[in-house]
Order: sequence, then structure tokens, then C-alpha cells
Amino acid sequence: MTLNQLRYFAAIADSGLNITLAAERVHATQPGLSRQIKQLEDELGFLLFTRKGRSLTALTQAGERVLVHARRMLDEAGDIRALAANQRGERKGRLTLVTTHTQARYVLPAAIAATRHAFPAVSIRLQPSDEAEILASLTRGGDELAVISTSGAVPGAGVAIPLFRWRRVVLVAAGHALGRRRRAPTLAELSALPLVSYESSRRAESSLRRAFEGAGLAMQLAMTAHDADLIKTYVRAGLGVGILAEMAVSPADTDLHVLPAPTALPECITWAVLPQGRVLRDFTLRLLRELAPQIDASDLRRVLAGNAAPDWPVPPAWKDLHRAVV
Amino acid sequence: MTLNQLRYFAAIADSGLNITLAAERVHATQPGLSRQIKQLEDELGFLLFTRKGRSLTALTQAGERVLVHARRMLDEAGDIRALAANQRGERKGRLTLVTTHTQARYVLPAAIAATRHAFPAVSIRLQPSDEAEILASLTRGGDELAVISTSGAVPGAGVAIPLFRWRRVVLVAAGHALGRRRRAPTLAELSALPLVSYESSRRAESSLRRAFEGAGLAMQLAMTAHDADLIKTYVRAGLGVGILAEMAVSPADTDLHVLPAPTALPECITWAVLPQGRVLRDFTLRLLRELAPQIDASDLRRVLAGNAAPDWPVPPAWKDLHRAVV
DNA sequence: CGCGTTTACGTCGTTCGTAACGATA
DNA sequence: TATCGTTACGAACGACGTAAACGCG
Repeated sequence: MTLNQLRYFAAIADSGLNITLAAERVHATQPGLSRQIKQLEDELGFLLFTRKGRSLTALTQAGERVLVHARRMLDEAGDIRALAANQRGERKGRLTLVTTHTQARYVLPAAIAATRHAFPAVSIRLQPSDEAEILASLTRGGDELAVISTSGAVPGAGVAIPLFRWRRVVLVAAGHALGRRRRAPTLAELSALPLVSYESSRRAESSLRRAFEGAGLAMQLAMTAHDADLIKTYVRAGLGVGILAEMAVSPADTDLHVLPAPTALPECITWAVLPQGRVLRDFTLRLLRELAPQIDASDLRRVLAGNAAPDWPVPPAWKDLHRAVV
Repeated sequence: MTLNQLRYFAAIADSGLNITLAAERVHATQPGLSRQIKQLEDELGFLLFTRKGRSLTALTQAGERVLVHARRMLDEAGDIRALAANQRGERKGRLTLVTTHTQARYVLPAAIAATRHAFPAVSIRLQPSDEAEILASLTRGGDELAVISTSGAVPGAGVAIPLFRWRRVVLVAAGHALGRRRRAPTLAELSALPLVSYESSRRAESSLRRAFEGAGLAMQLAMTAHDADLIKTYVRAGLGVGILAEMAVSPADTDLHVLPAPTALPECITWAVLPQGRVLRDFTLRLLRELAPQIDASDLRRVLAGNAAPDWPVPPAWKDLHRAVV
């Protein structure tokens, strides 16, 4: 049993049991992986995969169990490498940041720019992902940092650090009836209108959808997209009333009317989520401190060491942060 | 970075930084370890040990941190091997059981005999150890199972499973004044007499010692030993009044008078302690079920998987167990 | 017939043990 | 001088990539 064998094993499991694909991902050849897996199976004394003909069909039950431990070992090995890179002052590396489009487009740029400025040799990879997949991909390994939003609840996996609070806004095209007034429309008023919002609003867990359901109102989703810019475009085109995060409206959007969202829509919190107990590279920590300057450094260290999370302070509202910056 | 390098590294750390000794323990040669450590240091980019001349003087700070992760990796590797051995129905192996002399001599024999009967090819190693060192050696790796006693408190490290409750007894030689009556002496009465008891009674955490201190009474320890048989021998020799665990008196001790201990001495609980989250071999689980037949199997599985401990049922009293057996 | 896995073969790198050397108390 | 760590050397093993064969859809 070698670390390489376990690495190959995990890669195959992560590549849909396609050895050829896994071989590319680990920068090795396919026969090499096949052989190492066979050797590992020989050493352990049982099959890790069920096979049909020559191709892999599934992990065996025992293989699943081995995989759990193998992943932990690989994570620990990664920790040692990260530790070593920090120790010797290595300033280059890769930082994978998995997040949603709105965060990437409107929230993260300043923090990422500052981090890149401090670590010019670091390659930062923005990995857009669905909210649902983000947490899974974090624990699965590989990704170091996620930035996601919830309506209040603390994310389940990993170590979650609250960054800021934000609310939704209602966006209407110039000339729309709602645009003539300043006050927030009610949920009932919105219920009568076609809406344009995020793809995630279709999900059962969506706080937008739950708010309508909780009020016993129907929600007409005329259109959804992952991308706030697309939503704005289609609001301009008259497809409906836009509902999106306040971070996504900029002063440049002069042709759109911005109204507060109904108070029935709950406030949201954007979190940074880190894998539990993983050693972070210096530049990851730097990015984290850019994103959450209000968090106490020693609290941060303690929580990263794997101790229980403290009661985080209530994070600032996005509005206030934004005013301060401008 | 290979598993062997990490294994050598941990072995050196566990051998007092003596590479030659570590080499013997891992069944390799000393130059081999020296080279592998050097290579590991080269790869990581910093020293794991501080050196004075050619000999190792200490772990570096970075080395300490690497060691933590290295141990976790080695533990996980051990888990995979244990998993594999169980999976293929391997019936031989080694089971290291670290415990105190009294448990080994009077409590464990039946359970160990039953386990050996079911797994004749398993080599069971009884490793006597001080109460204080037991928990440390568990987390350090290697040892799979500990059996220890506390006066009520749940042991701090690992997963603790309560086995039974027991009380102390007072033992006096034939002809001793205390022997003429049946009722328990008081703490105050004992305070006036020279006592013979366990070595651990000298420790500040000892519940015996704390009982005397709590009552504002002095405790005269005429003699202490690790071994209940020695204590009995010296009680017979008239050195003083013996205080030991009820498990340690047998019907064969006809020349000694057995009295209940003062009620001021608290009841104790014997626990089986397992390393957190480690995969156990089938025979270890078997021994555990011999020791704790009252524990629900699914509770046991759940707790071993690393989930939170349930509220264990109050374990049976030793007296009742013993009666049932006889 | 194409895709993906297995088998065969040759090369290269690495590990390991033995033995000699060096330093230290 | 004894003990412990380092360096040197040679042998054996193991891993890897290339290329060809094999099954399956």
C-alpha cells in the first residue's frame, strides 16, 4: 500500500470509474493505474471494484470503506505538503475557490485582487458551482475554500465563517408600474408578476421559494439564470421583475429601478467555508482575512485547529461595508 | 514523501530520537532510516530534527507539526489494513491490551480465554501500565484496547465503554482487631492504622487519597505495590490494613478477613477505552463483547464509527456479575 | 470498428543492506 | 574506545511508459 496507489484509487473513484480519465488527471498513464490498483487489491486481499467484463462498474462495499480512509490519508499528506510550503516561505501555489457567480462577480474581486497583489505567483482558480454541490466538493478534497450564502442557517459541512449579511432587491425595467414608487412591494404583489431570478430559486430549499410557500402564495418564475448579469439583461428586456442579491446592483445600472425586497424575504448571510482541520496555505489565510477582517485572528486559528467554533459575532451588513469602501 | 518515510519518522520520535533503536523496531537498518529521513527533509525543505554534531537533539517546531499529521496517516493506513484483514476473514493477528495488574489478574482472564478460544491464532499481549500512561499510549497509536478504572469520571481520551461498578474492600490479617466485627470501618478508624494499598494511591488524583483529604484525615501508607497479590502478602505479614479492589479477593483467601470499605470511599467504574475512530479487528470486537455483554451492539458500532457517545446504561456491579458466574 | 482495459517488455529510478568511515562522549 | 550517525557501493526490486492484444458495445 503506497500513497500513489491510494491517490490513483481516489482518482478513479472521482472520475466515474474511468481509469483512462483518472490517469490523465493524475498525470500518469492508464496501464500504470490499472496495475497499481491490481497490486493494491492483491495486497488487501479483496476487490475494490466490481467489474463487468474489463470495465469497472462500481466500488465494492469494502472498497467504499477503504476509500474513506484513503481520502483521509491523502488529505493529511496534503496538509503536510501545505505545512512544508508555508514553512519554507513558498509564495507560489494554487488556490481553488468554489463559489456562486454573484459572489465571484460582485463580492470577491477586491479581496482576490489584494491577495494576488500580496502573492503575485499564486494562481487563483474560481470554480463556479451550484450551492448544493459546493459543500460536497469541499469535503471530497481538493478545494480549499468555498464562499456561499444561506438564509441564516450555518452551513453543515466544514468550518463556516460568517462574512456579511445581505438582502434581496427587486429590480424593474424603466417604465414598469412598480418603478413609480419607492417602498418595497409585498410578497402578494410580487406573486402576481412574472419573476426573473437565480436558478437556485427553483430548488426546494430556496429561501425565496420558501417565503412564497410560507405565505401560501404562488411564485411565477418567468426565467432563471445562474448569472446576475443575465437576470438584469432579461429584466431590461421586459421579461419580468428581477429579484436578486443587493450586491449585484451597481450604480451603473441607471436604467433599472431598484426597490427593497419584501420584508417577508429573510436576510441572508454569506459564509466562507473551509474544510475541517485542513492546513491552509498562507495565501488562503490571507484571502480569508481580506474577506473577514472583522474576525479575530486567534478565534480563526482556534477554529482552524479543529476546535469547536466560537459564537461568531453578527457579521456586518453588506450595505455598510459597501458604503465604507466607496 | 512515502508512508515508509513517515513510519520511520514516527519510530524515531517514539524511540527517544535514537535512530539505531528505531531501526530495530521497524525491522530495518540504521543507514536506511538515516537516508529516508534526509530525503524527507530534502523534499519538505526544512529540518525535522535539530542536530548537535551528528546526533538528533529534538524535533523542530515544524517537525512536531508534521509528526501530528504523519501519525494520523499511519493510523489510517493501519485502519485500512485492519479493514482488509477483517474483510478477508483473517483470523490471526496481535491484540495489545494495556491495563493494570488487578484487571489483568482478576477481571480479564475469562474474557481473554473466551477470545483466544474463538481465535486461537491471535496473540494477545498484556501490557501492564500505569493508569496515567495508559491513555497517552492509546492515542499514540499501536495499542488497540485499554481497560482502566476511574471513580465515576469518564476517561478523557478515546471512546470509553463502562464495564462494571466495583467497590474497595478492607483486608486484615487473622487476629487483627478489625477482623472481629463485620461492619465497615470508618475513614477515621482507618486513618489511625497503617495501610497497604496500590501504588496509584500515592497519586494526587487517587480517589482513596482524595477521600481522606476530603474528610480532613491523614492517610498512613505503610506500603504500596502495583500488585494485589503483593498487597495481600504484606497484609498477611502484618504490615498493615489492606485496601484493594473487591475483584482482587478470592474465596481462597481464607486466612484474611474481608470487610466492606467505608462508605466514604466512592464506587469505581472499570472502563474499556478504545482509540477514537480506529478500525478494530474482529477479535478485538469479540473481546470487547466478552467484557461488556450488556452493551447494545448497534450502540457499539455507532460509537466506534466516531459518532457521539450515547448515554451508556449504568454498568452492573461486579458482585452481581461474579455471583452469576460462580 | 472504436473505446477502454489488460498484458508484455524494456528502461530507469529507487530502495535497501553491507561495509567502511567519522564524530562524539 | 564504544556508540551512534553518515557516506559509499553494489545488487535487487519496483514503477513507469510504450506498444500491442483483447473484449465489448
